[in-house]
Amino acid sequence: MKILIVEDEHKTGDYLRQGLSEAGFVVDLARDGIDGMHLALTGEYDLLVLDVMLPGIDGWGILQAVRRAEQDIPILFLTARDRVEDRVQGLEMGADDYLIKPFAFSELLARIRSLARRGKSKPIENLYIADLELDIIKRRVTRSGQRIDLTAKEFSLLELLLRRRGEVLSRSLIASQVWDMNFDSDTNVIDVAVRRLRAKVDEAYEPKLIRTVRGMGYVIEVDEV
Amino acid sequence: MKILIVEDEHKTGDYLRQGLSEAGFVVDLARDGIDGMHLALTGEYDLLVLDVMLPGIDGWGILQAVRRAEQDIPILFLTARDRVEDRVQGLEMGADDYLIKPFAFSELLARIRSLARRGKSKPIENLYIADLELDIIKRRVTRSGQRIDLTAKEFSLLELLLRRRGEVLSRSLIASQVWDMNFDSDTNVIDVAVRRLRAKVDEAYEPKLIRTVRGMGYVIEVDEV
DNA sequence: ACAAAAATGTAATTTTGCTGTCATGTGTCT
DNA sequence: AGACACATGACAGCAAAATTACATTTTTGT
Repeated sequence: MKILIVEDEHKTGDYLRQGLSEAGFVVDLARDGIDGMHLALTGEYDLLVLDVMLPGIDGWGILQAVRRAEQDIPILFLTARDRVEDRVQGLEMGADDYLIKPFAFSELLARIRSLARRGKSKPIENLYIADLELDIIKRRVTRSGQRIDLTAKEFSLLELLLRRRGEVLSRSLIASQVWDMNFDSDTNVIDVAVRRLRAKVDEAYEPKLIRTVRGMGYVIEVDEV
Repeated sequence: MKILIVEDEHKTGDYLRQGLSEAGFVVDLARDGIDGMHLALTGEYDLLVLDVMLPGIDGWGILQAVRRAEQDIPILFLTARDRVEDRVQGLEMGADDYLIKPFAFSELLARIRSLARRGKSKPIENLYIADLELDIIKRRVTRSGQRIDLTAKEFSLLELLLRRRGEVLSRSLIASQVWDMNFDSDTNVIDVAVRRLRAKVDEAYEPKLIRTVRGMGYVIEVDEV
């Protein structure tokens, strides 16, 4: 399994290369768009991880070049948080997945494995439960039609809960997916984050969706006692 | 389900081997990193439990060797509280898991079961008897379709009984699996716990499923007298 | 580049409800 | 009957989670 990363930010690039190597992948790293595109077009890679913002040719450019060369290789985009249009456009042009910076490494790994396994074309659908809806691409949340503004952490916490709705998620799992924390540090960030999320998503509505399972963790579900 | 433990500390190693055997796993135990790595690479195991500190090759070394051999077997690390933080960048942590020593045996068991599930991606593992159903992943119990809320202890007690349905389980076995104690006889926690579980699971239903075997322990079974 | 504002993390305090202990009741065996 | 094993209910201690306030970091707007 050979992966090409195109990322100009040194810190992120090195971090990715090292992490993915340790995870058992063969990794090449290009620091700018032109190198990146040339390497990508050699056709040696099983997967591309592209930053959108690049010197030379940007992520889309590489994507177009690769697709024009009729290569069917899966592509994962790294994009900045605010630029919604980028994501929409990127996906329309044939990216297979995207991640918003900053991201938890474990999340990246999970997406990469999933792409590697299933190949491309993972349909990205919206998540919902009861009258709560979450538009992944636009990063928008509504409950009974009303728009709710969530911060980055709140959003990815909710996203995780929803992706695994009905499952009780332990704090350590949540910590590893939403924060990039390794070991059980004695912090209560998660409790506080859940509190904040509840205030926005549950407080003014019925039924309550986020449930605490004492000693276990949190679930999102419709409680059908 | 075959597990390899690599642990040089004799006490911990034996404790793990015995506990996991009692829990119904097939267990091998290696006392140093070199033996451990060789055994691990035979590919016979479904899960590894590795101490990080080992004579010969340490836990990380074994991890790398295994990953280089392209084996996708889940790994659970045991680590001491003080060292760690710097050494581990949390890479791979999304895929695998860790525990900090000293740990509760029941905690270990829970992690192992969760890892085993992920590794195999096998269909949903539900336990049931008569009209009583227990969904491990969702941590949800129903009897004749009705949802029953159980506390942590109640849940793991019921889980144990169900995994061994039809077997009479002694108090000391129950104590070692559900509580992390060496059974000192002048406590009746288990009796009380069974009582509470019965109140929720048996009291309002027929037939009664949890049976007391005087002088022996408890069983869960459909009584065919 | 700076200050203001928002997001996020930390810490202290209150609330909640699980869980172990104990006292007592009930059935069972010799 | 007496001894024993288990059942049951009450209760208090305590750990987990909720909540609040505050500190710190990050983002935003000028």
